[in-house]
Amino acid sequence: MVHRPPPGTLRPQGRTERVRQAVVSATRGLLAADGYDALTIERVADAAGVAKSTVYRRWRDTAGLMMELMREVAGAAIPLADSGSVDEDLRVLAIEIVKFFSGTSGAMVLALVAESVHNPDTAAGMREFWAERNERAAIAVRRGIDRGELPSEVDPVEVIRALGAPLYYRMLVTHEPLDDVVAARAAAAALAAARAGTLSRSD
Amino acid sequence: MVHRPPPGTLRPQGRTERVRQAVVSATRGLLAADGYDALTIERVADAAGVAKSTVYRRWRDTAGLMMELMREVAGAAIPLADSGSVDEDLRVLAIEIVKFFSGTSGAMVLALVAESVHNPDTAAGMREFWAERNERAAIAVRRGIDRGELPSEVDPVEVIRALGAPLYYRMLVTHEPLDDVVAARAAAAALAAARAGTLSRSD
Amino acid sequence: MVHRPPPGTLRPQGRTERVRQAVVSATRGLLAADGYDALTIERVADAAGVAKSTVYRRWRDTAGLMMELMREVAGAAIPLADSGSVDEDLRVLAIEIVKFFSGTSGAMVLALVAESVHNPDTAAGMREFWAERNERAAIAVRRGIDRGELPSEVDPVEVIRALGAPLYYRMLVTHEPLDDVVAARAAAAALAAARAGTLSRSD
Amino acid sequence: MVHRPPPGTLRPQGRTERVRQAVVSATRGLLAADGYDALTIERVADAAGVAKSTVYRRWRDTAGLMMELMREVAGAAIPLADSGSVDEDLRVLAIEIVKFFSGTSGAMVLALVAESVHNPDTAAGMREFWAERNERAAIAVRRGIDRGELPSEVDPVEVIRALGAPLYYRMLVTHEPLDDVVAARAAAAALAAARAGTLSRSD
DNA sequence: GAATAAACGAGACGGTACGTCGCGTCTTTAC
DNA sequence: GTAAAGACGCGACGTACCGTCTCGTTTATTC
Repeated sequence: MVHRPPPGTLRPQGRTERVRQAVVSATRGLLAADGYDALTIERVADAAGVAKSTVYRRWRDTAGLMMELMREVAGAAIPLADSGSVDEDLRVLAIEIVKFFSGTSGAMVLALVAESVHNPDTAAGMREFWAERNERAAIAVRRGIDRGELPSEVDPVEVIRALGAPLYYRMLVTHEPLDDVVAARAAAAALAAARAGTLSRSD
Repeated sequence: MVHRPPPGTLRPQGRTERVRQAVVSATRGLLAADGYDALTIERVADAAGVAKSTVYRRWRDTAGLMMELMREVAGAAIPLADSGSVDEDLRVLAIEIVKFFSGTSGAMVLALVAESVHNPDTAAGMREFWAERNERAAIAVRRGIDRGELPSEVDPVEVIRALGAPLYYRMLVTHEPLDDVVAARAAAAALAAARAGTLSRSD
Repeated sequence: MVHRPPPGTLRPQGRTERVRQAVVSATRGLLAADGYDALTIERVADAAGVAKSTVYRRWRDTAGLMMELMREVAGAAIPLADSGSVDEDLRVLAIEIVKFFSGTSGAMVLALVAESVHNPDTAAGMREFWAERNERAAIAVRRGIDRGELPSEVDPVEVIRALGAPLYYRMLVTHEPLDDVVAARAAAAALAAARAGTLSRSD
Repeated sequence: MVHRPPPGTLRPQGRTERVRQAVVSATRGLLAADGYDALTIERVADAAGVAKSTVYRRWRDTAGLMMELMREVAGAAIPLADSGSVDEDLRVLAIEIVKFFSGTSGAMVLALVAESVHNPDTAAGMREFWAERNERAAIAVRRGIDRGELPSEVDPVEVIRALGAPLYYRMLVTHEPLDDVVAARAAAAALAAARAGTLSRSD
């Protein structure tokens, strides 16, 4: 009788899955060590102990590898505070985002943003990734609306996007460092705009 | 006898300048036609009718060519309105920025942002480019402060950056189209944040 | 009830045979259409609607496929004239050989000769194939000897080989076209050599 | 002052020529050591201590390398005997040809013949190569005609080709070894055919 | 008619070589 | 004597087949 994985197991355990893990792991390692520019298919294949053709069979290019990696990262979602105050919750959220941008994930996000400029597939993947995250984070804003801390016309996702925009601006345009002060200010500015009625749904 | 440019002319007219113009022009053409990815030194040299080594002698890489091109674009600065109302002036400014992002300049900016992720030189060039522009645009905010439309603690450049951030966010992260409505909203949000005291100098 | 082949049919009719025919047919088709260089196992398998592993299970390489094909071609042997004159019989034979070399079989023979340079298996198969054919054709020479048209010491097979040599020379070395005139000349030269005593058995 | 090659030197002495020699030499070595099948561009480049792209820049494929090698070999032409007897001269010539076919040159010729089946460029090169050689060898036949040893209508080149044909036949079709006896017989057969009038000019 | 052995279909995998492209350096040529 | 032309070393690209290897699914035979 052939061995069967027990039901409930998320991923198959065969050779294919072992290859996938080896490649993703090698991608993560090279990315952290040498940056996106040094991330070539050949090096990934070598580092993963896998044939180049095997990598190409399953991923189009390094951007595809990054998407695979991102899918894994997406599992570890940013935690959502619930302090009873929307101001406090968004401040904490902004700090969490800044924390996420630091370290390996930050480099990954940067590389993916750069890539998505030229690569529609990557762009679509990124859009989806952030849409989901923003939707999740918007829950905190909704709670604030329900508590009467924010006008009811406010578009929750729009607030989250307003919160994230300055962080991206710094990371991508001015390349200034991100810290908790910047994060707090971004949260405060988003809330101010929301209360001034500039982030309403039908605006 | 060697030809000499008449005094008073801004750029020298010799072979060197002719080469520079040919290269920049070829860069612009290839960029518009095939996008940044197709912008290789070899193709630029070919299109400019110039030896590859000549290009290398004066620009390090395609990013360098882009910077050269950007310097030309920088000449045509964004006009600054002076309607007597800071809200109106910033609204117009945001619309001008959106207009600037559309068309060839937008593609160029996108490419440069993507490049600056990996390339410190480009990053520095971009930083300088935008610092200058923002400084110029901040004049409108200063006028508003002087007229008492905004608190005196407001950091004028920070307001301009807050105005630009959502536009970049859309252009780079969500790849949504930019229009006048978005521009107006960005201006309003920045002003709201400024009036709420979240964009102050020593904040 | 399973279909059974009528007794006397040479080949079994099962799945195995269907596969064999599909593969041979695909080989013939690809060979005629795109030449030997384009004859890869993968393409043959695809064209035959058969799994690659199935082809590999039964044939070592494309040369093996060619041999299979040749075995089919070998069934249609070159007809042997019997006019009463060895000169006439060999002239007709040479023309038949030239005819055989034209068309698909010619391409196949060329490819097999080229292959046999590197591949001992193919070389052995070719040797056997031609030995059998030459042996058959030598009958005409023997008849000539019996009739006293040729010296009795003449080696019949050697005459056939002498007849074929110039045809191969043209086909392989000079790539000149083969026609009836060339064929007739080859036959005449072989006969002349035979009568001059240069194609004798113990020579 | 730039170094100049002394006049009369056949080949330039620059980098390009050094590369050429390294590649040809590596080709010869690999061919002799491992045979034509093991002759890949990559291995040649490695063995020559040269970049793969450099090889590709100047030769289309391994067949091109072989042609280059053949051009060098062509310099060392087969010597032409002049004993006063055409029979003897052709016998010696045939033996020389057999000698040429043995050793490295033989493997090279075999590989080129195989290649020329598929590759028109190689075919053309081979044709030219042999045309020149045959033309040279035909001188011996012409001398025989002048001495009255052969009929005046005989086509000298055709005799040479008739002489070579059986040698090729053995080498390519039957893969039998070539020796002096075979060579002598080939020469005798060609002469017999010539005297019988089957190798005449307007035949 | 069920059991079983063989052949098949499907396709991932580790490899090797292909031929191309662009980089940035270094020679050579020509003006 | 300088600058254009372009050969070169280098490294990665993405593709094509190679031949091997499971693994699950027919077929065909045998008991």
